[in-house]
Amino acid sequence: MENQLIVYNSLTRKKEVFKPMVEGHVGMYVCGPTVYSDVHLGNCMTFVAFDVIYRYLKYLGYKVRYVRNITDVGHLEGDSDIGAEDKISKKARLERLEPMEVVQHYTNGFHKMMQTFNTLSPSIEPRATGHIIEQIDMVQQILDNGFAYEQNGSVYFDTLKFAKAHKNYGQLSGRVIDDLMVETRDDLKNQNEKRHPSDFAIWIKADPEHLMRWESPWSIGFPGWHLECSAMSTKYLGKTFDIHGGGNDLKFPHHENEIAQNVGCCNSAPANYWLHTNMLLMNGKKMSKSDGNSITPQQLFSGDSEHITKGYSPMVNRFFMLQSHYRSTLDLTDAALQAAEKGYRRLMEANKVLQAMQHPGNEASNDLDKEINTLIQEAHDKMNDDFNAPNALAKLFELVNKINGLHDKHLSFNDITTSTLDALKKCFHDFIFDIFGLLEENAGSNGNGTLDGLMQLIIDIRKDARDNKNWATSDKIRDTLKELDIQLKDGKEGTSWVKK
RNA sequence: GGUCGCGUGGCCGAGUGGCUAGGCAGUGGUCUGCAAAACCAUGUACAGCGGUUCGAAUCCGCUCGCGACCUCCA
Repeated sequence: MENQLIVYNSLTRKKEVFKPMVEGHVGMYVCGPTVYSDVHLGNCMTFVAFDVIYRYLKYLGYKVRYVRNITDVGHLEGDSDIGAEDKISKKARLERLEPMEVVQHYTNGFHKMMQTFNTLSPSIEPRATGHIIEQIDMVQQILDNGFAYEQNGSVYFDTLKFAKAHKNYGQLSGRVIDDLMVETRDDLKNQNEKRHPSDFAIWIKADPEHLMRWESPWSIGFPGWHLECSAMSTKYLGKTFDIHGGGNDLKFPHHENEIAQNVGCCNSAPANYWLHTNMLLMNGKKMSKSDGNSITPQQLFSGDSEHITKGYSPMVNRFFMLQSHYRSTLDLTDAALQAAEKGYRRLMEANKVLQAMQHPGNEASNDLDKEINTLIQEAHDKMNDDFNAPNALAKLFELVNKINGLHDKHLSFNDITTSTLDALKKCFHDFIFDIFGLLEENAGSNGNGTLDGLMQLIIDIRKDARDNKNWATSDKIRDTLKELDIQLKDGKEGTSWVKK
């Protein structure tokens, strides 16, 4: 396989060779959360997927500017983009808080969860409310270019006019313009300020009781959803940049309208490559904030949910997500999580064994040596093929077999070279920690000297008991520790332990 | 109704024309005081029907089932 990076571009629906605009640099914008409620697991999956993409781009040596926004104004309740309440504003009113208190609370929670999942921070995390001026400028520019009109203090994007001037409105989401012009859903009628049903608000005049409001040339109001991403991506990445990402439920209308705004404002398409993650399912249905079919990460960690039998740690979840491709749906089930938990431990254990290995000398490059090097190469090839983490992971597991074989001595170090062993160590380290972003979370020895000392004492006592064939005592130690979620592992070179 | 996508062995999940994906579970074995852990071995899988082809899970058509989007969502 080739060494170049291939990505699937939602815009063309094809895999394409990735070529950044500026050699060695990548600009990537990913739509972040609207902070009006706790982040749910589906959101986390998307951000983990882009975290792996970000990490892999960096691993390849690109200098990446990763921008992920916080939407803290403009996102409206309900199906309409007029006559409805801003999500943040509503939450603030209901809980008698300042809107910014709501925003701060859920932003903090989001950050904490991203940290728990060990995602890297974006390079810039701009907020919609911090970019009102940029958004007003953009509205003005779109008006000046004739692709928007004002109506009673609100400003609407003129999709019909835009579609006539730019043939590709609807390209990303596969919409046909004529269909968009005909309103099909009964509950969306009577939006009489708009000229066409497909038009959307880019500036919204605030009702008197609306809490979030800013001065503008048209009214005291607030910016429409979609606009913040156009304005902030332009500000930090330029009129055109390399990668734009998000969940595929954002394709329409959000991303389609984002493109329209950027083109309508600056006459250039925002991103060369559009990457969309697929949805996390639970019980075969989309995990969704709005219809309640969702589980929070906290519930998943604690096991406090009717959908699961026990808790699963953040890294088990991350591993679970890595096992499916970012463009595929993933169905969350208890059995699948249990399988992921065991798989994760197997991988991490093998890595520990590997990193402790010393080549005894007597090196040679035999079939095993070639096999290992081929697998290492294949793992990279898989990542180069549209970030195929599950396939790369499969290659790693094939290498786990080799590692265990060497450890178990039915494969011989005499068949591999020291440089191959080193390459294998580097491969595992790079993939597990740098690319997949996994952490060692249940290490037996984790720098806790007291615990290590105590465990060593217990293991010694049990060894004495066993040497004296005092099975009652040795089994009591083993079984009691097991109840405390500490597993003893009797191996050829003595006993080790691991906390589950 | 429109647009798009999916259907892979007990479960999860890659694969897009010929070559064992992988994980988990199961089964047999090695190890063990017995276990656990670990290791080894082990699977007539590709929704159905038709077509193209020397060859189809993979391409085409139809049927059935499921899902997403169609101005709330990652």
